[in-house]
Amino acid sequence: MLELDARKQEILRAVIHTYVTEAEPVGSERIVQFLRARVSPATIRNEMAALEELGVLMHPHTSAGRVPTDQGYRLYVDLLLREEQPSHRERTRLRRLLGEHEEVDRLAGAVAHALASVTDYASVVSAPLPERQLFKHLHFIPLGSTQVMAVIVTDGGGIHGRAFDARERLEPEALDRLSRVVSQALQGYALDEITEDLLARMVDEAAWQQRILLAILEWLRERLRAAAARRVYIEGAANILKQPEFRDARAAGLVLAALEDEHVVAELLAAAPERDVWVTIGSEHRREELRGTSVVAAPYTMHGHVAGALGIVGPTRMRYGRAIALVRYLALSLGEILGETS
Amino acid sequence: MLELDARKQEILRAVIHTYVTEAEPVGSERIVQFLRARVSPATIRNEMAALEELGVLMHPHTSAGRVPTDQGYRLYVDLLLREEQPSHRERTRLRRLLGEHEEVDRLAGAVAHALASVTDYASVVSAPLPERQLFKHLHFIPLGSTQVMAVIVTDGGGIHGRAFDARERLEPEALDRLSRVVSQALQGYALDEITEDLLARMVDEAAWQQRILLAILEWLRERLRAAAARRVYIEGAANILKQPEFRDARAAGLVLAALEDEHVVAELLAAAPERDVWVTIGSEHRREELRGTSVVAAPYTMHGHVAGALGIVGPTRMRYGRAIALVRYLALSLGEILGETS
DNA sequence: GTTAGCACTCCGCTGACCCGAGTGCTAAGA
DNA sequence: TCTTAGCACTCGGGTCAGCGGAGTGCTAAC
Repeated sequence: MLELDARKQEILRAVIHTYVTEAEPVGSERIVQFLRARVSPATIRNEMAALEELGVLMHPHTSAGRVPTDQGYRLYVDLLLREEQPSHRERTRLRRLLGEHEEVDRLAGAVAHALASVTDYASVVSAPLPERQLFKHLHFIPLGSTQVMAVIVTDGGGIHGRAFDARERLEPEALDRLSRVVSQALQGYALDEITEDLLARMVDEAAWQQRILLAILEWLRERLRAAAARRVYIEGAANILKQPEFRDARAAGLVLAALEDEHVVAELLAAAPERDVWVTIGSEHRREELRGTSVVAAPYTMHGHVAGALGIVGPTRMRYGRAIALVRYLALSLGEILGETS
Repeated sequence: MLELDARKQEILRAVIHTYVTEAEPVGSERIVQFLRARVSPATIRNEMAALEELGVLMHPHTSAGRVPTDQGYRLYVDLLLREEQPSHRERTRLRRLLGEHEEVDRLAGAVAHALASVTDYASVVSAPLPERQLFKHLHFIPLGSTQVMAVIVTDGGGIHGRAFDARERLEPEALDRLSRVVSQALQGYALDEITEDLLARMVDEAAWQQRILLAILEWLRERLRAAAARRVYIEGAANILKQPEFRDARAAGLVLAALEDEHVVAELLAAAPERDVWVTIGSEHRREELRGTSVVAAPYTMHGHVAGALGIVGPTRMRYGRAIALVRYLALSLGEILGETS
């Protein structure tokens, strides 16, 4: 890691702050102003030249001011940044936006919406991983003479349903009985703990309905497989078109197209769930298309287990301090809400 | 309505076709080429001047070719257009994209995705109106000692769930009994037919659980109120950034911001459900922000009732023939799928 | 009614020019 | 050794004139 003396740190911070708000290369004069420093612009210039040498600042062209490099942002984020906690008003506003929710999925959408509405960036949220949800209840609902819908309710208010064809006549009473047996047997298991063994034991007990249970087993397996392509919500994509770095619609289109791809977003949100908040800056992205953007993301938990993640996508010229605080705050809030409805 | 002789119609059609594919004002020479006409450019020029007089063509500036006006597109759509049916390959592709679906909501998302992926435009789809779905089953699932989750299953695979606090101890057996009573009583009603009267009668019969039923009644009322803000899906927003008319990201941002607003989209899709396909062109939009776009939309049905709508949003310079055929095809397909799972 | 001919208009591109911002360097001062 | 004033230098961006070309509208002849 680079070593910077106190003054260089101050200057780097000043360049970043100014550049983030003004979106234009910042010159030495501007820095003197910003820092109310007793030194002359020339001194600052010398320091900036040194910072450029170190690779944290750069020069669009000879007679322009300085601009932070991705490395500069990295240094800033890791060492220099002060978080900007959301104001009390903002917090109540956010809480209200998350206020009413019915199902878990909608809640994730609400978080995405809230996050986008208080920033000028796009937001992404992944819905809680189904396999971490606890099984509460299974109920069979007759649809036709041989068709049946299986509904699984999990804690946190998650509901999963799927229609099956049992290929044989089903009596409502038998289905009710089966519902009760299965519900009791699986109560309290996390969805990913429901293994073939467990189901096999049930199948023995309720041999008279093997076929439907096997179908459900298949369904559960499928759900786990589908977890990679889990549901993600993106909001405020139009926000990033406001940013001057995306004034060119062609470039912006590539970014938006990437964000519309669920796989890309899932990858973004799966990055480093062991940290509370993580930041990926410009060229650090694996995806070419995202190299002009930064992502600030955080995992959220449900009963102490990581269940999903949420994040902000914006230009590298981002208000990191604010983004980080916001993401952290919403991840915590979401965790609390998901926890209490269990 | 304007009367155009055959040749003028041909020329208008030629201008639109050429402009739609090339995105540049088209001159008289180009038209002669396109029509393989025996007449000279000068003749075409005279005709084009007449068409301009009639208000269906216009002139960006003196020495440019002609461009259709919104009125010109309107005439074209109403009278001159030939639908371009999707190819067999496209149809199978679309069918496959709608292939696997679990819940109704996901299906709407899949349609939006499919529609966006075969065009260069954005697509919008509204999820089936909950109040038109038929009640199938209600089940109460105990969450805690006094908490209970009510799950309503409708035909077409719709699932709605909501947690309630009954404020009194609830026995699982009592809940089961209540589930059965209510399910039987409401079986087959459309959600919007479940009135207070109907519930009131049930409340009498099952007086011992009034409180929870009243809460459910409240919930249903709420759902109907929320129908205005029904769920809409938008996909392929990045597509419209590819269009040359939105090369300026600022202008494009306004359109995207509008499309991110569920109310705006709901309004678009609620326009004229009595027609099978409807087209709104540029300045015909009520919303200022959408005056640069055209929307091609169609309602889809469920058991013969209109349940929702889907549409394409693109620049006024749109391949209307193709858009209309695609929208119609998908609306029909969706109706079929929703019908058969009942 | 059609068409050849032609003058006219106006966009968009190019290159010249200048202005201003901000730099890097040098040399003097603390 | 660090700081600073002074200054030449560089380069982007804006303005402006000039032009080439596309496409028109008009006129007059067929």
